[in-house]
Amino acid sequence: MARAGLTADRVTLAGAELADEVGLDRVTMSAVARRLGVKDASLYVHVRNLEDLRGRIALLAADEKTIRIAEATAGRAGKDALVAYATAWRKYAHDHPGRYTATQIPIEIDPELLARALGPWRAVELTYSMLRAYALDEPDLTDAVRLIRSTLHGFTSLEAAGGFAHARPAEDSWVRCLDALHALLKHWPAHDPVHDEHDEGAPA
Amino acid sequence: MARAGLTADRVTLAGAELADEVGLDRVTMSAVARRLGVKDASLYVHVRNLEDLRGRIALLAADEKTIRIAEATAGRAGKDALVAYATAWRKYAHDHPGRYTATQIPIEIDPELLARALGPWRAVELTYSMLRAYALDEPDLTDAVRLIRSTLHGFTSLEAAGGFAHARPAEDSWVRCLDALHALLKHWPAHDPVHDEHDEGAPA
DNA sequence: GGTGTAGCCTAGGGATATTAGGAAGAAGCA
DNA sequence: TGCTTCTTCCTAATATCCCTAGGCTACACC
Repeated sequence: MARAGLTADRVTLAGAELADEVGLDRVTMSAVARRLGVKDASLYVHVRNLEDLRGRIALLAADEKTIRIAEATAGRAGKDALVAYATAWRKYAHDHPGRYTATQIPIEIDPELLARALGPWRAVELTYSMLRAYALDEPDLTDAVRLIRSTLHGFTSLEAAGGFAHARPAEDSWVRCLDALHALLKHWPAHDPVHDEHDEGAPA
Repeated sequence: MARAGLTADRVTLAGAELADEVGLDRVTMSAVARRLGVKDASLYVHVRNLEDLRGRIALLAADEKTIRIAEATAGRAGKDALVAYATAWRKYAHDHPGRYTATQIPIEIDPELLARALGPWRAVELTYSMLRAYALDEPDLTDAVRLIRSTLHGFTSLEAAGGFAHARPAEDSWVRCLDALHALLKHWPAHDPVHDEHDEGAPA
């Protein structure tokens, strides 16, 4: 009987494809095995269990998304870079809804696996370097990174969940939100004196 | 044999409690039945199936979150209202992680059920009325609502997923992000003709 | 008290996750 | 080529789920 030639990566890829097609929560060991023309039990050689598989899909998605963003922002700066960054992010979520969902869910990922994965770390680094054009100092820079990532993730997530049922096309709001974020980064406010009057720079 | 006195709401509540305790994906019909001291099959009188139960949990969470936000923002305006709104949002996500997760996942909710649920609609309305203090006109108002909701959802979602492993406490970033959002709403940029490095964002 | 409805049960089919152990291909070495 | 060993994949088996069908009984209403 011919071997299927499976590896952990091929199993993960099959699971990711399945996630995009039918939704992450319908990614089962059985379904992945069927897609690979293999019995369920055979998968456990390459993947610890279903949760491990989900974690691997999440890491794969993080890697792919990071690569797409890196390519899109290469050689760009300022608002150009911001728009390219954000558009690549949103496009990845559209192109791979199942994979993207995997990145949202709090998953216990094998620490050893996580250490070898570059995606999550490089994604944050990319955000930092993209924001360097805006001349923010710490800790504002970290806060801005978190704000940007939160907004992009929140927008794509709400959009995917059908949260923008309003008449106005999500695309139009997206463009204007990027305008707004760009303006915000250019004029990042000092510590708000309304709630706290004392000096602004107080890093840890 | 005494009856358990189940209703759809009681089943939903048990599922929601379970979701907060062990995670939404471990909310099974069996587990909910066990918690209620009842056999699995008995639940199907009150709930169509597992997906229906998840949808009901999501609607319950939306309702609860909306109520919390409404209470928190009552009688406040401007930045006070924004902070109260955002803090109530984030606190609900912290207090009820499982319920909150249910609101994120794209769920096919029974349309009839959805029509009777007030949470999702009132939540958006609350955002609109909170933003009225900032004097934005359509379509900027809708875009601002979407930006705010995206950022709040994204921040709490990333925070819950452990996305802020950096040294700086998430709480500190949260406060500064609200400062930033307030500043952004006060100086919402006009439509950006073309990105020019030296243009001053003309406030509306 | 009689009757009907609904809530809860038992029984069971089908699917899934996971483990244990066996057979067969592939790879190294004589 | 023949032997050894490792890995891959399989069969078999268990436990847990989801969900349906049909029966029994508590409770409301007459």
